[in-house]
Amino acid sequence: MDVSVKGEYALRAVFELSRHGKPEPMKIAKIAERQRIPQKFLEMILAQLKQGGYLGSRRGVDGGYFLARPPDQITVGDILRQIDGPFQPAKRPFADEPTDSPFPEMWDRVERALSCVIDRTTFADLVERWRQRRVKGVPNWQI
Amino acid sequence: MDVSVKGEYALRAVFELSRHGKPEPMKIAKIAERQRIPQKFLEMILAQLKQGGYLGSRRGVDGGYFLARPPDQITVGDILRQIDGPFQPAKRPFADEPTDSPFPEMWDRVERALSCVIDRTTFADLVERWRQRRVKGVPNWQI
DNA sequence: CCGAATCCCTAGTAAAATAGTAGGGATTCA
DNA sequence: TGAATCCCTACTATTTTACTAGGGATTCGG
Repeated sequence: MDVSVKGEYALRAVFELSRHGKPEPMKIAKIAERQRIPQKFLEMILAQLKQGGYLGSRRGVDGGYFLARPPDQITVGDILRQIDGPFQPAKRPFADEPTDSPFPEMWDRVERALSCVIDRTTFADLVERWRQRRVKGVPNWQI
Repeated sequence: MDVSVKGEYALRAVFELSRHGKPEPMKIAKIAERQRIPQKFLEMILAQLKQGGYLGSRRGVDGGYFLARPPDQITVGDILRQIDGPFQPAKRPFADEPTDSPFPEMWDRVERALSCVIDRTTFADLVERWRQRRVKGVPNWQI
């Protein structure tokens, strides 16, 4: 019940592009540096996100990657599913499971609960919340 | 974002014991057969559940496993955590992540959403729902 | 006390997934 | 033309997963 490192990297890369906001593309090297992601690994991830239609790219001197749609139209769920595959909590129906098992219904509930968060959280939301926090500063309540 | 086969087996084993309901223990072999779980693998799983305090056991001729508490006091989350470990969706805080990342807060939401299902679903619930379905039968709406 | 049935314990292992790395090819543009 | 960038294929070390093997420790009826 966890997200792969690759999935995390993907989220952080898309967040970086969303925060960047401008139309001109951002270089892999820059994304890698700002989010501390191994560059060559990131290349593969971005290629996968492009293939999913979430990013576009341009080669050459002023090349780089950019969002293929506005950040309020890309959700966390989109990216996670593109990178880690569809997450059914358990393969459903399980191979030799009796047909009257009580579990498939529960897995449905789990999936819906999860979906309520990840399919409703867009990168525009994330950037906005992040900006809010920056403004307020993070209060330090220790001593 | 998925449950291991081992986790599924554990859930099915505890469900089998809950359905059984009686105080006398149930043999590994019987659980394995009724839920179609490889017996030697199941042995390890049950040992782990016992070690977590969810099951008890007795050896010898009329030995077997039994629930260590009533089924309305064991949740799906209990079993899953015992077998697959705690599921933080992502390790939090991520090693080299900037401290003002927007993700930890989102992972919290995910975890709470998940918890609402798995930590509120007891094996008594599962058995009850399963009984309901048995009684009503599964209506077949094809043609 | 014997021995059959059961749980208990340690080890090993094949296959897959994970988290990368290496090396160069194809485009773009000044 | 050449420098900068993305693009593509292949390789690999480590870890996790899903088991299997083989025997030891208890229990209990007789």
